[in-house]
Amino acid sequence: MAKTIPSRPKASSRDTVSTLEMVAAKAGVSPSTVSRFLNGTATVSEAKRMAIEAAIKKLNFVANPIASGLAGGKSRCIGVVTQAIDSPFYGRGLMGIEEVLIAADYVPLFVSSHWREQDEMRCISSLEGRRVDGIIILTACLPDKTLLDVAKRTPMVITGRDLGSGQLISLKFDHYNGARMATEHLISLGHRQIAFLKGTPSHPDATERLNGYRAALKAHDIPYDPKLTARGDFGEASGEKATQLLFNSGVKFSAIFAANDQMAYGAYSALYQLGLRIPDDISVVGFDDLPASSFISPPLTTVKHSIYEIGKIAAQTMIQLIGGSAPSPEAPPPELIIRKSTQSYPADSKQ
Amino acid sequence: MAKTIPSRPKASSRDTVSTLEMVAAKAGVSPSTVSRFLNGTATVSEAKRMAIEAAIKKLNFVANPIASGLAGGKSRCIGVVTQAIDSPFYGRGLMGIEEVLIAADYVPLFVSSHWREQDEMRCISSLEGRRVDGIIILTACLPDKTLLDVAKRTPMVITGRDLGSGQLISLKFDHYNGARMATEHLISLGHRQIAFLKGTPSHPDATERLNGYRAALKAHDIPYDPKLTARGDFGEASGEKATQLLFNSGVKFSAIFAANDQMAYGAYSALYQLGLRIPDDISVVGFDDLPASSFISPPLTTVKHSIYEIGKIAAQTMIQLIGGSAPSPEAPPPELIIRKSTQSYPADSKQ
DNA sequence: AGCATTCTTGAAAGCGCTATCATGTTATCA
DNA sequence: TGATAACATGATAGCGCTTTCAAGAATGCT
Repeated sequence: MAKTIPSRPKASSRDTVSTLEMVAAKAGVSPSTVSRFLNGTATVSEAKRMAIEAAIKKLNFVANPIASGLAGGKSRCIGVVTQAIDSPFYGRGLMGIEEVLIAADYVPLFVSSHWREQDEMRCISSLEGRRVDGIIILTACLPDKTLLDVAKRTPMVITGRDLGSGQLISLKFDHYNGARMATEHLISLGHRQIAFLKGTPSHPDATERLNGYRAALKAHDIPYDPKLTARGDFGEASGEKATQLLFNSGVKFSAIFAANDQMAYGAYSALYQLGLRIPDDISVVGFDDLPASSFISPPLTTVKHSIYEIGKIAAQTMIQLIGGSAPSPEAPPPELIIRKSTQSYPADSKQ
Repeated sequence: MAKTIPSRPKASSRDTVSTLEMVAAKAGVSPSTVSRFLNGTATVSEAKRMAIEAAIKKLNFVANPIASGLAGGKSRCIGVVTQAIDSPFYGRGLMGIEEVLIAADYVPLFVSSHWREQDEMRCISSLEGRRVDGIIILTACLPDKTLLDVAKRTPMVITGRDLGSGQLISLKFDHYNGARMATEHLISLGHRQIAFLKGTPSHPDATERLNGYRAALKAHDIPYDPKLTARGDFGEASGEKATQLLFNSGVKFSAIFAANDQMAYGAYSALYQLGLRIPDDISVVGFDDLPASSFISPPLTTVKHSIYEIGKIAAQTMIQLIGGSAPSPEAPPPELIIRKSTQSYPADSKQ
């Protein structure tokens, strides 16, 4: 088949796709009329409408959104930047966004920026270059000022930040209180030595979860001990390594609070290798409530903050924003899901 | 020249975004020259090149791919249809695709079609409407004929199918042999009663995995017993339910082979509730090797077929295809990863 | 009936870019 | 040195659509 590229078959290879002009010709009306009919911009006489409909059907015509976008200045397309396209957690958020957007006849454009400021900026530029009607960022890592700057030109909805003005709407989820609830759950079970597996330090969610942990400790007069914390990067492997490190360091603890479920899985693995049982020897709490978390053994106690819901809300907010209103959405509050990975301490004590 | 140019205030809200024309004006050259410089279509004198570069930097110019696409007939944009944007498995594939595409200065457009033929067709139409340069489908569910039809117009790379002609390249991964290897592993450990957790029946991957399971059985003269199989839908919950069903039905078995890791997690959960230990009482094998699989307890024995690699290969293939060559890529073979969830049977027998 | 309104409709000008064609300029060869 | 080939560049014509602008047709009013 293809071996050499012919000089310029260019767009003519596209001959299967029909254009608005062809429809107009076949229907015996002007392109303007077809356009108006398509967009409902003006009323079209019954006769012409039928002729146009017939022509569209016969030619199997589908309007080219690219061209509409160029001409009309809007593309019915929303840029969505996520940090990792393969994250099971954010994946659910994308799902929610997609659902709402599609239903409203918008198309999401997903790009991922890998927690890197530079990549995030590149993604935004590329999205703006494509003239998206708006940008949704699932947990931005760019500084506030930059974000506000971009929002001057393009409507934006961002999550995980407390910041808003004009075309920039933020949807903050409450990592702080989620982490606090998780820690308090452990404390109420009698645990005093609670290890914390931290997430990527540069990542705002990570900081807030750490703050929530510290706040709970403080509220119960338990001193915060940095030796009880270990750094991870939100991946499974880092949770495993952090847990091992903690053990090797010799500090004592009866429970582990991991800054996300994936790291909790890593802790499970490390504990398993160490011959320790969950929750008999060590209690474990995660954060996020990934789908797998209720199926591992023992089922993981964790903090659920429905990223799926948040995705839906973000998308709805964007649509309203484009529509001209200035909504102030609220993220659903985090919720503690108690399963089987936590137990009172000492084991025989009453809860 | 026109006598009166009707001032169109309209799109002027976009005044922050600069255009090629503005760059040309500032650099004191014609738009054509700027375009040529941008695309490397022709050599540009050193002096003009510098002037253009300076203007681009000063104006913070980013070319509008939409317009280029319209004008030039190609958009440097590849449509990627996946089945579920939130699948941790396919997510890794998207990651691989994205990586290669970005590096080659293409932009992926992700859409998801939820294992529904109708949605898949809608996605493809929408992608074609946007004039993507090519379409990659991660495991299509549309019939061959339809796919071939689309490929007449737009270059396509699809996975999980054995089909190819002209602009349609398929990248088949070997579910059959993967499933066969997994089953044979169990057989070699002494298991004879091996339950199989099936995936969504309409899903081609599911059928092939079932076939591999049956082939291994047959090769070892073990009769295939439908009572030992239970249907799932590739989700965790379905694996749990299927396992419970199997137990309640009263059939005996010493091992479970789940058609994917997510269902294996479900089996873990059911087994846990039943008070059965893995692998002491029941061996479990999964399929896919999700990141979490090495971290659950016990770590799951599974079949790894690197979807990440496959994503990369698919993207590379697409780039070559657009470049005019007719590659015939090969997917990496599946690999059995033996971890701790399988054990010889009876427990005391030697392996 | 006469004039002002209100539709319906087509012509034409772009959106921002690429690609063809035509025009100077400079290098190359007999 | 004159003629030919080889560049560098600009002008121009669209890609497929939307959107004024203005002209006709149909309607309303006094």
